[in-house]
Amino acid sequence: MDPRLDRDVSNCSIARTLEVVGEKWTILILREVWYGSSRFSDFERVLGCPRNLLATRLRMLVEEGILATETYKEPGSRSRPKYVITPKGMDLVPAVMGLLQWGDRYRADPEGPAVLARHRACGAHVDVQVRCERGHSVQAEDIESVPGPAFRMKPAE
Amino acid sequence: MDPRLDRDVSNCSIARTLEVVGEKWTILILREVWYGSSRFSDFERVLGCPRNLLATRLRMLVEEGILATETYKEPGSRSRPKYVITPKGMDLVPAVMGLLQWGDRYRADPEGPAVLARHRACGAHVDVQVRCERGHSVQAEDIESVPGPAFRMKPAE
DNA sequence: TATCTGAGTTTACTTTTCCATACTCAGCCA
DNA sequence: TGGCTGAGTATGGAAAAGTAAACTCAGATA
Repeated sequence: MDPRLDRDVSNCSIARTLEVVGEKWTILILREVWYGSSRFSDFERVLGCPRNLLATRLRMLVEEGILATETYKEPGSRSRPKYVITPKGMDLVPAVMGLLQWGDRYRADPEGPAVLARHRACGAHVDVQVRCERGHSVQAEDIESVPGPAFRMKPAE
Repeated sequence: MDPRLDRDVSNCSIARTLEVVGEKWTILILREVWYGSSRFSDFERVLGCPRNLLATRLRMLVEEGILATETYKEPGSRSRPKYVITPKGMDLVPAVMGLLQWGDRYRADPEGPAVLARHRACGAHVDVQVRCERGHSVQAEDIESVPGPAFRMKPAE
């Protein structure tokens, strides 16, 4: 990964993920889904996000298969849509927990974080860790990035 | 975490992290730092990012303590600044690896990812995992989010 | 002394995104 | 029939991002 190399960066998995969840509000919408929100009005109230953006982001998340719509019916009201997370959306949890963890460490209030993540089965605190296939815990500086099967050079100009 | 509760969301660690790294280009700049870039011209060439935004983002990352400037000197040239990652920046690795992993799974080219992460010591593939303090591997659906010490309700209007 | 280079800054313009607010629409209910 | 409610859509102005090019600045080189 020599920086002087003209790597083609168009198939980077980080950039491609950010195309889906890199817009303002998108990750915060997912946060609210994990915390239990499912209705348009829930998201609007707790996030304070403009309604048109909220509608656009929700539609995009559904198109991408990260959320799915179901219907709910309050007694005395007609059926309305709600948003639930899919397995594909669940797979974003490690990334978002990584953001949460960094914020807890460097930007939390003096008294601590606003939300704690616990293992439902044992109640212990949960965090994200980098590990290798052999089970070793890996420090960030011990990660080596090497070209993969889809590695490409920039086409000549 | 009842969605009907009017949680005060202003001290969320996810939102606070996104204030720092949630802008376009910022995470991609960090990606390039991990891959070995350190100079203004490296970032500009590989990212294709506008120079004025690149300067703004680099300045912000240095102010936040995620990058630091050092000087380098090529023989026959004067000393110039370069950007290196700090321990605070290294702590963003789990979050960014989470994004990488999701992109590898759902948005990679058919032949696979463009970059592979290996454990320098043993060469095995590296990934991010959610685990609890007791060492259990935790599935996303087994995470329970509970109010922490800085949990607050929205001030009454 | 003049020129070149890398690392920016500045400026000017276009495009996109964001935000706030108003409006619509469908069904329930009085 | 008319009002109410949740879930949107429409719109117009403000802010941010993108593009392109010129300008600066310090030291190295010719």
